[in-house]
Amino acid sequence: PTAPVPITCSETPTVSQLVSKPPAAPGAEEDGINLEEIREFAKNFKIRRLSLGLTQTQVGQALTATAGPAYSQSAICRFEKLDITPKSAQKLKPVLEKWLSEAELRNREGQQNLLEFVGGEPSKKRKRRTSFTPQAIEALNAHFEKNALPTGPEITDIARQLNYDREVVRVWFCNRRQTLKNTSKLNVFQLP
Amino acid sequence: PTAPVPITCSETPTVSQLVSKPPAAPGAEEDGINLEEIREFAKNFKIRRLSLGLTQTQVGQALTATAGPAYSQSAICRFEKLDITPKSAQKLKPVLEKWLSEAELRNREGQQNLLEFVGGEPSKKRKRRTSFTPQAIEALNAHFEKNALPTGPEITDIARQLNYDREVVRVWFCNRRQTLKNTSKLNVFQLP
DNA sequence: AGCATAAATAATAA
DNA sequence: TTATTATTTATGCT
Repeated sequence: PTAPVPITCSETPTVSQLVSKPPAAPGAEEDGINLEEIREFAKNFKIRRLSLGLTQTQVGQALTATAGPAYSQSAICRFEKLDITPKSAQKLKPVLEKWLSEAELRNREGQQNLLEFVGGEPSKKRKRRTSFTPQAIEALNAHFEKNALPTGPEITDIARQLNYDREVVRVWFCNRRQTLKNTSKLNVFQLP
Repeated sequence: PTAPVPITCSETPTVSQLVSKPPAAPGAEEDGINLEEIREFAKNFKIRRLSLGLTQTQVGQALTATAGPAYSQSAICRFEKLDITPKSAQKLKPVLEKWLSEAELRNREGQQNLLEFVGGEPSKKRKRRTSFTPQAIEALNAHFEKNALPTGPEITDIARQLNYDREVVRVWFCNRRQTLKNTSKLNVFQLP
């Protein structure tokens, strides 16, 4: 057995560095690790993750919950970009593979199932990009549910209650109706 | 003439009806448009776009360059989320379909081919993460405390003072506001 | 080893 | 649509 042949003086090269090397041999191996295979998997992993509509953060948290060690968002990010050593990649690959397959299975059984598996809050509403406070939005939505088409005086009243400009509130109702109208028929599969 | 409806955004009053309407049937049609088909396509479009590694912005710009009218990032976003009217969706669908197929074809011929087709700069690298000096951060925070929402000229001025790129300073303020929002449960600065 | 946060991308108020 | 916010990704760092 000869020496492991360090490529650089002090740093272990990452997978992406090794793969992108000019020779780029399809069957390139490093320490008996099939780099091409890992590269392929990483690429696929990302697409499959996105197909499920999952973020790196979600994957990391879910893995931390199920598998033993902790996985940060950074760790998932680095794997996808192959910004890790072959050894680390080799270790992480089966873990991700297994988890993702399971996630896909759950997804086929229903989206609610996937969310449960991932462990996110079931109905965590996306926070609105807004100059409105969360409290204000809650109030606005409550008003909207009661009446999507408030009259002029009603709008004035709501605006005063919430301490917002009347025009701002009026536009909010316009946008709210617009969104509802456009999405109510078409969009059924949207995650909350 | 009753029911004044003083507040309109040039919208038909069918909104309130839509609110109470039950979910669309699988074969639902609106104005002769197959809604289910559009829904399916939109979902697929997103996955296919991501598989090609393209952003909404890239698609919009590329479409603007090839097809006639202009397509903004927002437009693509709205299509994917189906936050548009059935009529608009029906109009946009074939355009996207055609373009995406072409893009996929180019991609199979080689990634360089795709990038060329998309028309973006061949190798737009991510900007290197900026490190602010402690002095700069102190100064930025001082500015932020006085005014969390500097105007364009103000940003330019601050950037010049501190000798940083204007864009970098602009983004710093964005992120700073973000952090503050996340940190303080109470929304401190409510924007008018 | 991962946190903090800069940069990039997606969503949305106007 | 546009300009900006909300969210996600990527990376400098100790």
